[in-house]
Amino acid sequence: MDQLSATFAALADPTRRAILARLTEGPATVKELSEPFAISGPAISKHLRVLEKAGLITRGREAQWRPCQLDATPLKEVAVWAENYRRFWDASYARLDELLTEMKETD
Amino acid sequence: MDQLSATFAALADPTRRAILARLTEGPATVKELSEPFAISGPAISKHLRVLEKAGLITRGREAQWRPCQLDATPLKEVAVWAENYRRFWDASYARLDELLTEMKETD
DNA sequence: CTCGTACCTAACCACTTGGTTATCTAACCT
DNA sequence: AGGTTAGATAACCAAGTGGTTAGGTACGAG
Repeated sequence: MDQLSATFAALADPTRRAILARLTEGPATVKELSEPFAISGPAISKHLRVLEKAGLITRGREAQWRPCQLDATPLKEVAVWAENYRRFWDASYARLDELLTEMKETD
Repeated sequence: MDQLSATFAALADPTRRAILARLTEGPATVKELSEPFAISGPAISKHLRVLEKAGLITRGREAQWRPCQLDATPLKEVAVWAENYRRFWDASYARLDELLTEMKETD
């Protein structure tokens, strides 16, 4: 799977987005990350593996803890991709686009 | 499923992103959209339904054609969401962030 | 009216996903 | 050495996904 698809897929889950949001406040252990959620440890482990494979987090090793840290670089690609559609969600740009199309047709 | 999750899930497929890219050039029929891909019609229909449920396209009715049109408004939410992480992928911001954390700790 | 075209639905298949419980390893603390 | 804690792995399950083929509907053309 390509990088962008993996990133989008990883972000398509509210739990994983909440984990990323938590990690903006700094590194955290698996236990800390799991506390806000009413799901089991293994479920969190799976989410973390998805995030790790998408390159959105990195994991260290400190005694019996495996601290997670945010790596937002894949999100840059997401932002760039979305920005390419800005003129299509901005109404004024959309109207300008229509106008340009008309002008091209009646040229 | 929440709007943002639905949007990310819809975008997590290269075929669907290619369809959106094609629709930036203007409306298209299902047939036209399916042409670049080596997959069956029903497969395209399923992709279009995913995009429609995510609010990324709208579909009309013209004789035997069902023209698809891009609706990029959900992408605005994606762009806004990603922008919140800008300071984490921009190295200079990251260093600034570290500095601020240090300052807070040694306060 | 009949034929071809555009598109959808239904049924099916292999694979993935998000969750579970149970079991294991590794490290720390008495 | 024994017990507790952090975490991963394995095996399982229900539901979803991306694809298929077969068959149905709706419309335009001859």
